[in-house]
Amino acid sequence: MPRDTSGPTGRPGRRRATSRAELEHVAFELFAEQGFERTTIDDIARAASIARRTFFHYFASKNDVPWGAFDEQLRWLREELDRYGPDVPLMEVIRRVLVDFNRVPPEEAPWHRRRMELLLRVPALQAHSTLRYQAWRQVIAEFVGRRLGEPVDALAPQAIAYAVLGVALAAYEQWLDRDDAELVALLDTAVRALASGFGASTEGPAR
Amino acid sequence: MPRDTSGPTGRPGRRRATSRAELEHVAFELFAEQGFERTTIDDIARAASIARRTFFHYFASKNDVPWGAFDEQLRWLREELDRYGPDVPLMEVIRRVLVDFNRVPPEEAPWHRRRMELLLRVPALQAHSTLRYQAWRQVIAEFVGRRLGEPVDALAPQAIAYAVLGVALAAYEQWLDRDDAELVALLDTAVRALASGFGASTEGPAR
DNA sequence: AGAGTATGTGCACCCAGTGCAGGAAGGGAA
DNA sequence: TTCCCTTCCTGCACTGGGTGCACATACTCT
Repeated sequence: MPRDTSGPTGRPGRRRATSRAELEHVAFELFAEQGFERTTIDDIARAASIARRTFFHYFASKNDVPWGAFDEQLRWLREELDRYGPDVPLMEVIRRVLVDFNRVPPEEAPWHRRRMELLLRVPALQAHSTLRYQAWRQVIAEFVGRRLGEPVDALAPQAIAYAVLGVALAAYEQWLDRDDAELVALLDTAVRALASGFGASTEGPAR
Repeated sequence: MPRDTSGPTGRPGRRRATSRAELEHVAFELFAEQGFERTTIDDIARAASIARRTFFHYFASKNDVPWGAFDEQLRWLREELDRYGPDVPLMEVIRRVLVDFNRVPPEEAPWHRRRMELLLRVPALQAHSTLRYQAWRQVIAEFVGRRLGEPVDALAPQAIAYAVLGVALAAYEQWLDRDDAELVALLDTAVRALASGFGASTEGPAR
């Protein structure tokens, strides 16, 4: 019983009965009520008044639901990295862009937090995230590769991309653990630490 | 039709019909023949002459098969980290241990390579690996936490653990890509780069 | 011959995900 | 209006991973 997403669309063909965003919304409500794992795709489909099979026209898997419009964000990330000239040091570009990338408007903050809580705390999603992070790392690695004049798949670009992702995740986990913490400040600190080789203070007995 | 793993065991109860190691071996053969995804648990069980249900007494999931005796390796890793006194700089301890950790005897090299090819190239395993890496990171984070006098779950220990894991994975991927490369050399290079904040050369316009 | 214990196995499920065939809803042209 | 084309929705049957449970099977020890 598809709701009428009415009004002429200008395009031929049957109108969509719902949207990714709406499905995501419905699903998040269920996740909040009963948890991610205990929510079946049947539950979501029923709550959204679509057929189970139709769910898979909107999302490739249940694990993809919390990712929203991730692809768009990747485009944004790439453009933002390109905006800096070669006068700004490599790691500083990454730090600035990463911080800007994660500046969310206050009214979206609770929503963003729930999303990240799912992605970083539900085992099935932690696991699946790895596959999404690949694309994210690729964007970083391409940027670093251009900067260093090395192929994207060389050791340095890949290692830096992996390391940046790593410290970013550590910062995110801190943010989820302590609600007093500022996400952008944590990210800034983490990337700075990385760029400094984790500080002279970590470097031995010297004092 | 359990084969007779004969001889008195000294313990009460029915004797095991097989072992994790043997199952792993059988499974690897099938993975090599037809690929990981196209190999069902039924296939493995049949090839090992056990019941499908029994497979799950040996492995929690199909994804766990390629991990072998990972828990033992973690113990080894922890002990090795503890072996160094506070006179050796933090990142140097990590680098040395990581390198030693991945020194595999030549006769086991091809086996190890197949294992890592599975873990790092099969999407389902890439995803699942994240969950295993958590324990690995935890070992590193505990070491760093002790060294820095910070809680394990503070930002610095977690960030360093994430970053080390990251560059190690980058090194591993290089090793899989190019068969001329030495794994330990790649790991050494990667961790050194990390400890130096990825080098002055990456640090800007100076030239 | 039991008693107690560890292990193997069959069965009935649940759930995610896929391939396919067909139906329903819309636009545009004849 | 009618017919065609396109796009989307849906039901069905099926595969495969994973679980809970009851019970059978071997084995040791007394």
